[in-house]
Amino acid sequence: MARSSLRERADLVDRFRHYLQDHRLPRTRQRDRIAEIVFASEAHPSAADIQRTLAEGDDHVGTATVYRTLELLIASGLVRAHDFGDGFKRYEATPMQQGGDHGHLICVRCGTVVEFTNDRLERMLPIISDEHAFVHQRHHVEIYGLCSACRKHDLEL
Amino acid sequence: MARSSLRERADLVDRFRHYLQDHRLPRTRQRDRIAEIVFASEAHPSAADIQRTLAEGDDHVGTATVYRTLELLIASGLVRAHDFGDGFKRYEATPMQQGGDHGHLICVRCGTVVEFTNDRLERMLPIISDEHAFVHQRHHVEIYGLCSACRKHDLEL
DNA sequence: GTTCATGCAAATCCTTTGCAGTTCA
DNA sequence: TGAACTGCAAAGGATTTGCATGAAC
Repeated sequence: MARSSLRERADLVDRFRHYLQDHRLPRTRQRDRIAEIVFASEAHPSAADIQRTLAEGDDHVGTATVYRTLELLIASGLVRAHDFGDGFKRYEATPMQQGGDHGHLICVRCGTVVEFTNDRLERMLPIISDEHAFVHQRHHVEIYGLCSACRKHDLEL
Repeated sequence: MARSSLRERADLVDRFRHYLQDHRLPRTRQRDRIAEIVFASEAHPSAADIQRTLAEGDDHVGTATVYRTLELLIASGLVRAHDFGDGFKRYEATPMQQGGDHGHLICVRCGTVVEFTNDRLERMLPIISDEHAFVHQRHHVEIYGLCSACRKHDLEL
């Protein structure tokens, strides 16, 4: 989805640096790397995935640091966490642009996660919040079902 | 929400008993009690909540049994699990009636969870699934924001 | 030089599993 | 009676915390 260009990613990493600066927090190699990985990923990496990706680049970062940095990224509003029921959290860049927000289609058989956007849906949820006297901040929409590959597989049985 | 009548609850417990019977699984005191609690609860109890409720009724049930029974309830389709980001799961009776499915409004400040129903939304999600070649099975819609009480509190600061 | 971050290991929290004893059909 | 359950305690997996050391500003 929201195929992020190199430029967009660099912009996000930059925003994170500004966030750190604004909060008088040091910029470190680890923070930069973790932000880069999350912003560059098309998948929805878990903390362990991020650590593994770092390790593959010969960059060892402690588990605690990964979690602490993800906390910062979330606090900055640049990243959000999801739970697709795997028993651990997955992270992704917060969709920013107009109509950039998206939901997730999760295959209950193979676990594939596909993103989708739907403007009508996105416009609807703040209105629903309003109707219930809630101040809308953000939302998660997850649809569980079978992806086309797994459906085919099913039909063959 | 979906204010369940005594009758409806009894019916659900009954369906669970039938599920057990159909699968040649024994009906036990623990299974009955846990089902009753989940079906009777208006809140979205966690495993620990359920165990606590049992304990308050002078009925001790082991943690493993609570989890194992919840697994059965989910397998039966009568109960579903949610993760509102508290670090543990919450359970609720699966909405069954027409238009009975609902989303959740979660207050990010006080944690209150309010349910809402919206037919248009419910009709929309299977269509979206279709458009992406997914076979829709179920969905979760969660809106995070501020409830009216917490918003008031905020305005006073 | 402070202040804050890092990494490790220990701790914590939720959930699952193994096993001896017990209940259900 | 046999199959399945229950409870306890131990194990597991993800995430958090404490603390000594090290990097950032």
